[in-house]
Amino acid sequence: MDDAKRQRLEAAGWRFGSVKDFLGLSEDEAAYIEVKLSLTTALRECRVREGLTQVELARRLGSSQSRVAKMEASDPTVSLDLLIRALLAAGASRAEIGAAIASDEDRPAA
Amino acid sequence: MDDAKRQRLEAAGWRFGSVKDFLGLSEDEAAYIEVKLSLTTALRECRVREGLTQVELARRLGSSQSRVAKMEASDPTVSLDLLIRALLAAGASRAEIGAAIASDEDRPAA
DNA sequence: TGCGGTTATGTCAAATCAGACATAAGATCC
DNA sequence: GGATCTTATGTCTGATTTGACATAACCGCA
Repeated sequence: MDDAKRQRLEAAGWRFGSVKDFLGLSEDEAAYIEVKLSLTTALRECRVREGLTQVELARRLGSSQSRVAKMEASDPTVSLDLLIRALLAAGASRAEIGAAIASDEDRPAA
Repeated sequence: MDDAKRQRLEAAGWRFGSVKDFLGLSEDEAAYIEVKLSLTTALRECRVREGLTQVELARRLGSSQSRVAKMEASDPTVSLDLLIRALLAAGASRAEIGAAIASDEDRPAA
């Protein structure tokens, strides 16, 4: 992972372990965060496409507007569970969610 | 969702809301559980393919053998977060995880 | 049979995450 | 300017999730 990507992720509010750890296990750590970011993007796209407000989606989901906002802001306190439940509530198919996770489209230019 | 699928999911230890709820939001609820089951299957496959024991995977993941066992048993106390982190630790690619989520292969005959 | 290695199940304190609320900030209208 | 709609941010308390531990069960194999 290059510095640009690291900076981008840290800017999004993520904290990494020590620099040593950063070179160790963190291929996985980075991939995990990228998955989250991908789903974050997909969620906003899906919600807007469906013409839903955050409040409406929150109601469907049994959650609150603030939590939806945090989801779309990649807030670290939002779990993958919540993201995926939100996507389903927003009308995303399993295929769409799978594609978002698999996609590398949010990768910055190498 | 037919009774067979419901039964299958409930047998795996999942609890549903009331019957009324069951007919309401639960397309999503069911999809969510199916995603979990798909990842569960993918995890076991991936771990075995990589020749890892549950203990080894747990160490890589910074978790415990019992938790890995629960993941593979579709225990309701295991979150999607943990499943996906486990898959990454087991060497699964984002593409593989995405494919597992999108896949309908665990769907029973209609 | 007993013995390693592996996996399954039950429980619990500590950590994390959730929904809710307040409130601020933007946008768009009049 | 204000009014309204939407989204963003901060924080609190309760609920869920987690790693850890104990222990049981399973599976070859000698």
